[in-house]
Amino acid sequence: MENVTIRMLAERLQLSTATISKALSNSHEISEETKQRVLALAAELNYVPNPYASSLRKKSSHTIAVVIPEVADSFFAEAINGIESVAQAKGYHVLIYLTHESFLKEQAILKDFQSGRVDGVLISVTTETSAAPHGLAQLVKEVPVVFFDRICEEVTAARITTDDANAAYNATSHLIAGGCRHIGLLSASRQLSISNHRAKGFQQALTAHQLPLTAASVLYCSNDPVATQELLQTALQQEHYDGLVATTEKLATAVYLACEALSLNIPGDVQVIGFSNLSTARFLHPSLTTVSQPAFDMGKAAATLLFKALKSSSFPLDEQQQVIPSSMIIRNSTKAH
Amino acid sequence: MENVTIRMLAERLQLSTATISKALSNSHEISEETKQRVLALAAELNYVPNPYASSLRKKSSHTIAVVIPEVADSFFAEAINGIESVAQAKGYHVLIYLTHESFLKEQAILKDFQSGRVDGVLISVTTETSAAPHGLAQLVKEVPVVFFDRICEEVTAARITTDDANAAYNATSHLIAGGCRHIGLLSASRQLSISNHRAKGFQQALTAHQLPLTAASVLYCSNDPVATQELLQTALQQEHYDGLVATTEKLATAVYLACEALSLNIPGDVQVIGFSNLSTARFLHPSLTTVSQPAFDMGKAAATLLFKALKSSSFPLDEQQQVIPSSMIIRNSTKAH
DNA sequence: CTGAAAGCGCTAACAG
DNA sequence: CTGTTAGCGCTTTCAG
Repeated sequence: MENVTIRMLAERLQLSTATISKALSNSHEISEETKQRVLALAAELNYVPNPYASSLRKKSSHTIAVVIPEVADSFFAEAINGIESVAQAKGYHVLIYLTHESFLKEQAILKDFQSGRVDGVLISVTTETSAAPHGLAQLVKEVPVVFFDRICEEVTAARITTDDANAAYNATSHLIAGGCRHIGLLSASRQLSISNHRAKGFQQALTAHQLPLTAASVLYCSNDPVATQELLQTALQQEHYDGLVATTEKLATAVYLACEALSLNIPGDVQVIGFSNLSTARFLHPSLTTVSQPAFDMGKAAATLLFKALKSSSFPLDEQQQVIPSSMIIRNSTKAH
Repeated sequence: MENVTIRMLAERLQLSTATISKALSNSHEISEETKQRVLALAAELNYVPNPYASSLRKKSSHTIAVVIPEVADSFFAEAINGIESVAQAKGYHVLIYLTHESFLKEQAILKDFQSGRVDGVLISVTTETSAAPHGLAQLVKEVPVVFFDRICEEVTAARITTDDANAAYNATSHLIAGGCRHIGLLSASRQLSISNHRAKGFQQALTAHQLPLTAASVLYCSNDPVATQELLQTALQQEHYDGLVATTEKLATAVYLACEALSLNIPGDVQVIGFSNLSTARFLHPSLTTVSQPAFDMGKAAATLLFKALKSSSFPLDEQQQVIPSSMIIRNSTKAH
């Protein structure tokens, strides 16, 4: 059995393909009666429209792309959930692209989007993505783009973020309130704006409390877990931190591992607070105090913005900025209350 | 600046579109010189081919679909990683569809695939998917499908699974070796083959060790966390289980929550083993003994199989079955060694 | 209310 | 080695 096309329906019903097409899209120029006949036959023959023919003609694909560094991370997984919930409601399809923190991969992926493959893009950039990413600036001119979480400040585009600087300030202050005097910040990137905001909040908290900022205050960790582990363990031994702010989920668990290896007690020897959406945070040993980002809502907000732009081309997508607050959940890896 | 098409290149170079097309696909019938000229101009004008025109013509989209119940689950997240790694290597695009355990959504999604939107499908069915899913049987005839993890036994198609019955047998035996005599199995579905296999392995372990199988031995939990929590807590109070096998990741953490609420000690009061790929399992309190599935490898294997079928239509995809073993990682939520 | 015709951008015979 | 032609399946003027 061959694939049913609009033409087959037309022949069977002795109508033109134009009429069928209009009937299927419920056009007002078609009589109720013909619509019924068309719909009935379409159902009977199990007609499924060819999306590529339609996309080619209409120059729109009903498809959006989500570009993220990683799926096995509760923030991104939840964000996808948020995105997907609105995409599914609108009948859109979702292409997922993983960059694995590689700027080159990101570039290649973005370049492809100039083809019209997708109607819009939601992206959270890699830790390597530099300040002046030519590809991104270009892309934004050609297709609606919304950045979420990991934005690119140099590019003018819609942004959904959390209150990173604030959150880091509060996290750090929380450690200080718990008695920490030698705190380290674990950062995942030197260039990511989000990382820099967190570092800034961290620094401000230190100075606000008359604590010194040294060369050892900020630790830049790579994307490689083994290297990170080494870095962490040597730093932990040399510096004798009494508090640590982990700015990513992976780094938070890396700290647990390092402390286990060095027989350091949390929170006795080191207090730990992590930016994380781990559902298991409360069951960890000790339970992890977290800055938890509204991942689902951020995804949802980003997608909602994108669909607004897709609906009306006059919507000033570029100017949209939303900051969705994160919340600190105090548990047993820190001492203050 | 309009989108660059093959025809523009043709006009600029005084060649036919056919020649351009062939040159771009590096056809042997085109001279090196023309190829160079074409490639040069294409690069200069930043030509990006329109995928939908190509798909329409070639009747293949270089796109595959992944249909899963959920992303915020480490098994599925890792599986996506595995799938994506091979898709990216082959230059394929990956559409993700979430069913949220709804059979109706699954049906709607699968129906769309009859349109030729994707060249192949990787699927892990919902807990609701019944034994005789008309849509699936139909789909398998029209487009290459590989089931992974949650397969549908009634449908003849390629399958990637783990050794579920065995794993459950071993998990249960492990609890028995640790002194458990009243063990409960937490199941997520009555119809899922994977659930039934796990239940079977569980039962066999019980009878092999002369332990009775009662009505309370298997607990069917819904997809709703609140309801599950209630069910669990009342069962835990009424039955006084001394051991629990959680057959999904969500159920494993649900047990931790329930025990916390009831002030039950793990493993003192109840020993717990969970089917889970949680990277934080070792940091939980107590650390969780797991049956850990080769999620990444299963995704990779499934994708690899699919691409073999896409490459050669004579490849007998239907007959492919792979069972990738899981491993039990003994930690402190159980007593045996 | 329905139909004829053109064409989206690309590819694949088939000629030359 | 290059070009001509036809057409993938659908949508959209524009006529009637």
